[in-house]
Amino acid sequence: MAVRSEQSHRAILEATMMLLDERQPEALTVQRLSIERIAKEAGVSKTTIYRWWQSKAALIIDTFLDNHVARTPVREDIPALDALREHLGSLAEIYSGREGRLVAQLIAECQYDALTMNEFKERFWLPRSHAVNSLIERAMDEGTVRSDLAPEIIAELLYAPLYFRLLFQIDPLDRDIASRFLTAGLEGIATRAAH
Amino acid sequence: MAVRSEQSHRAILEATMMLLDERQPEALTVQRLSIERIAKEAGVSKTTIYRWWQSKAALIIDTFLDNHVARTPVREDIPALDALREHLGSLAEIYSGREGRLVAQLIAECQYDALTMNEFKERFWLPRSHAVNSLIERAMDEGTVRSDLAPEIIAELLYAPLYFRLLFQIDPLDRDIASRFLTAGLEGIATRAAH
Amino acid sequence: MAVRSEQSHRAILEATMMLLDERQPEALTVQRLSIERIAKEAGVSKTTIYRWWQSKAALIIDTFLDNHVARTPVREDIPALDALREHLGSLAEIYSGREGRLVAQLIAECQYDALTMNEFKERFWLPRSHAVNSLIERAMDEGTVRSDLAPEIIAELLYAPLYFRLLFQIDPLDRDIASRFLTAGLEGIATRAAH
Amino acid sequence: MAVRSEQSHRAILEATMMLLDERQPEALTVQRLSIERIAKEAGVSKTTIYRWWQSKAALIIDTFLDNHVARTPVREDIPALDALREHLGSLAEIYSGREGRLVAQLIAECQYDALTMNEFKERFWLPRSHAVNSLIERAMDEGTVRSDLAPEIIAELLYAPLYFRLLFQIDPLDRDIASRFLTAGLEGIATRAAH
DNA sequence: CGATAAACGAGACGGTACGTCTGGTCTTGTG
DNA sequence: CACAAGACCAGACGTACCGTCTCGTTTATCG
Repeated sequence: MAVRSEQSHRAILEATMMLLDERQPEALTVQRLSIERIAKEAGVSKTTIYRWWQSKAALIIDTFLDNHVARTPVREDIPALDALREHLGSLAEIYSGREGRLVAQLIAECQYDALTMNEFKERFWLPRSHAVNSLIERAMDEGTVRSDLAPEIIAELLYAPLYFRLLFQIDPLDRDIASRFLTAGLEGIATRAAH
Repeated sequence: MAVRSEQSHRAILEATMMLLDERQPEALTVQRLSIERIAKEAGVSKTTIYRWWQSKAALIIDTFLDNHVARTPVREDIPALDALREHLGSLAEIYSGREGRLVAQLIAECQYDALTMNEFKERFWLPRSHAVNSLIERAMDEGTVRSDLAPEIIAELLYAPLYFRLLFQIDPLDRDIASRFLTAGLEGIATRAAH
Repeated sequence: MAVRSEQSHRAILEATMMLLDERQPEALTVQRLSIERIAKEAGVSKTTIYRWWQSKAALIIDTFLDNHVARTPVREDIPALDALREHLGSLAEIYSGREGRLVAQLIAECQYDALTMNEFKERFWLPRSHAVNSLIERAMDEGTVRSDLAPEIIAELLYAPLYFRLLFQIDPLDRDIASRFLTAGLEGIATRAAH
Repeated sequence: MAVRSEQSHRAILEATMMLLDERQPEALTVQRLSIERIAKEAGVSKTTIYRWWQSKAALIIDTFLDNHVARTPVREDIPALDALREHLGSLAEIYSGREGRLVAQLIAECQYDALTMNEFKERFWLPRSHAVNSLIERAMDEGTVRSDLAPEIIAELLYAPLYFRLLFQIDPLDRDIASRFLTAGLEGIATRAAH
């Protein structure tokens, strides 16, 4: 009996997002964000948070997924290569803002704790990975992508530069650069003569 | 006048490395490593550490560089493409062990603090980046790499998968996979017909 | 409709006594004993406890009276002074064990809350007090105790040393010391010449 | 090096006394008084309190002794019996007010923890006990008190009624009742014929 | 004998406080 | 005057209970 209070649940997720929102004055990083602060902000007791989330990172993954409404869809009505370009472009766009900072900090948290890494991979990376692998397989079927490489390798090769930019913050992320990375990856960077 | 005690300096760096060494029982992550603990281990007062390092991350970067003796050399006596393959391979090898974990955690720290990010990029990334850019330019001169792309873009494209694996820990890093990523990057993943 | 569950009632009293029983390993004091713990131990919900007892102390008084079977009788078949000696002796004996610790802790609880004090006095002290006052009045009638002092004053004078020992735990309580206190109180501690 | 801050020390003692002072609105009992609250009131961190006091009770004993300036002196310039009457009277007077409530609550705390009991006896009861035993021995020398009873027994007999009233709060404490208890104790409550 | 209202177990909830820990600053000698 | 030693304020940690509050689920009369 006694069932979870949906009201508290929502208040917690919203307070968390609010505190992490960099558009706020004095925005917090995931590291500086404390359960204590979330509880106070949400008008909820710490117990309630600890009851439902095992760690701060688990809560933040939930918050992220909860707010990740503007997804990066994988279109099925256009050629796979075009869908890939569209998908990478929208990902770059999304990651260029506060959601990007959040993902970067989530990845950072994963470096400190194996359980967080696990949860992150299962709930965030795997679903996306599956969608992308399917897309690449479709491209192979359509004959636009080499089928002598594992789709996973191809996925990593194409996605890695976006995460590299996200985490190293050397140059900005946008649709254009995502597109250029894709083109370079498709064509290869060797001169023709080198083959 | 009294000048910086070299003895304390070394003791601090060594204590830091020792505490982070995963071969120790109860190895610490960068996050769990505390200044307090380092001070105790080094037989030094906290004041002394705070006097010379602005943040925990700055100290850890120093520690890392201090210990990063077995570097990944960029050979000049062989074709640039071979040197590139060698370099990426040795990087993958090094990053597959505890030094990899440390770099990953340093990158994580950077997500929380702009100053740390700055210091990391200037002291760690830039020197490596310069070496690699030169190498790519040499490859262009040698006619093995396309010269219609910026060297920085190419560098990102080739290095990103290694860091992706380092940070996502999906599959292991080794010389072989590094080599395969390089080959795929060079050849391109599109079918010839797609061009 | 629906009437108090005698089963729950008993389970609560027994769980309480069990948790307070110092013969148990990890015996609890009244202070450390929590309603939560009693509920779990009794297999009862907290609500049920709160429904029937206004405070922890009220429950403990009930528990105490429930278990206080081996009472200290006031005999009527012997001279009042002998009955008094017998009564004080058996009280000392009982208070020297775990029941004494419990009474001491009940008295402690009373120092923090006027309602507890009230309940304690009404249910524990008053009945005993009445019996003792009657006994002292009988002694007066029998001509063995001065009748120029209020019986209440005499009662306090004779009982106080037992409670003093119970609460200060300086020296142990037993029949012998109770008897010596009574004798001293009866005879007075002044030399005859001082009168 | 690094030495205790006398300023913090005083602030803590004063905050504690202030919070326990029943002349304040919303006075606290020892039980309800929290370290957290004291720290806030004193403008001090909890760490500082925990550094110097092992338990709440230890702090409160310190606070009590610190404030117990208006002591109950044992006069030496008058007959021992008069000094005894004076001493018991002033004790009763003091215990009738807020200091009495504090002592009562300290005694209550002792019922829950052996270490507190120890500290209380050593720092509070023993010094007083010594003074009183000397006084009783003086009375014996002066020939006003029987010397066939141990001074400790006599001390308990005379002091117990005051503590009994303090803890049971049946009737008020004052100089007069203290004096009457003393007289009754000296004379004995038995009729002369009973001897 | 079936309706109904209470008592019940379960346990979530907002709170308070616990005692511990670390961060970063400040103070006090020592060499 | 750099240093060790370590006290200090600040505040988060995760836990234990508090007393209140739904929730269904017995259960025992009463209409």
